[in-house]
Amino acid sequence: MDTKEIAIKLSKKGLRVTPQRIAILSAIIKLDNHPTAENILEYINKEHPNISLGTVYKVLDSFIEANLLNKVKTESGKMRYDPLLTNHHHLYCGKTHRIVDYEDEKLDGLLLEYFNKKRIRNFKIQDIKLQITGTFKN
Amino acid sequence: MDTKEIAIKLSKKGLRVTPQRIAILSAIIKLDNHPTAENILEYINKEHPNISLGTVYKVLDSFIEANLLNKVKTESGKMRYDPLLTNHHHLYCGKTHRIVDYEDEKLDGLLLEYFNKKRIRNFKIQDIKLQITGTFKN
DNA sequence: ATAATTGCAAAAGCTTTGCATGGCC
DNA sequence: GGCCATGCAAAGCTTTTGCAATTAT
Repeated sequence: MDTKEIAIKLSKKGLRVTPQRIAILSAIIKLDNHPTAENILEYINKEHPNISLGTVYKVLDSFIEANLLNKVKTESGKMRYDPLLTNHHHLYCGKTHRIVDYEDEKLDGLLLEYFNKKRIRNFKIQDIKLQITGTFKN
Repeated sequence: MDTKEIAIKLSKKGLRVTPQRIAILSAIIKLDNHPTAENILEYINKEHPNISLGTVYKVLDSFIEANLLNKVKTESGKMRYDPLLTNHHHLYCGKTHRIVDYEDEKLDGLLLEYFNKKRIRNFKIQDIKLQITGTFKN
C-alpha cells in the first residue's frame, strides 16, 4: 500500500494527513506483526528520525478513535496494534510472542449457533474472541 | 474457607504460611471478583493496615508461580487475579468491567472436536480461551 | 539457625498529558 | 487564518526491585 492510498484512508476517516500519520499507518501495515508503539517508532525512525514516541501514541489513539486500528492486550501488559478490521481471532505463540491473525468464518458460525441455543443467564453477548495459545512449529 | 484451610492450601504448595499470604488468598477468594492488586490491598487493609502494596505484588507472584492463581489481562492494562484453576472462559461486562467466570464443558468439547478436524497450519494448540464481551442485564 | 518473607522506598516500564511551536485545510 | 497535530519534557500509573529487618520452618 503506497503513500497515496494511505493518505486517502486517513482522509476518508476525517483525519488530517500528516507525514507522521502516513509513516505510522504504513509501518503497522508493513510490519504485519501487531507491533508495539516502540516497534513502530524503531521502524519509522530509519526514515523519520525526528518523530517522537509521544506522537506515536497520540497518532495511535486517533487511529483507534477513527476505527483504523484495534488494541491487542498481551501477557506482558504492553499494548499492540492490529490493523485487521474484519472479525478475527488470535494465535499467541508462547515461545516467540508472535501474534498471528486467525480468520475462520465456519468457527464463527459454529459459535454463533451454539450461543443462540445456549444462552448465558443475564448476559447479552456482543462479541466473542478466541485467544489460542500454543507454538508455531517451524 | 477459613484460615486453617487456607494455611493448608499454602503448605501443600510448598509455600510458607504467613499472615500476609493468608490474608491475601482469603481476600481473593472472598471477593470473587477477579480483583486487582489494589483491590486486594484495600480489602485486607481493614484488618491488616500494615501490609504494603509491594508485598501484595510479591505474594501474588508467588501464588502464580505455585499455580494457586492465574493472571487475567484487561482492557485497561491492569492485571487482575483469578483463583479458579479449572478450565474456564470469561465474560467481560463492557459497562461495569465486571469479569465473570464461564465454565462450559460442552463448549470445550465442541472446540476440541473442531480443532481436531481443522488443524491450523504449523501451529500446535495448547489452550483456547474465549473472551466473551457484552453486558449483564440486571 | 538459616533461609525466605516483609516493608519501605526507590526505580522501572509503558503510556498520557501540557504547552509552545509548527503544519494542514 | 484558524485549528489541529507535533515535539519535547514532565508526570502518572502500575508493577518491580533492593535491602535491611523480621519471621517461618
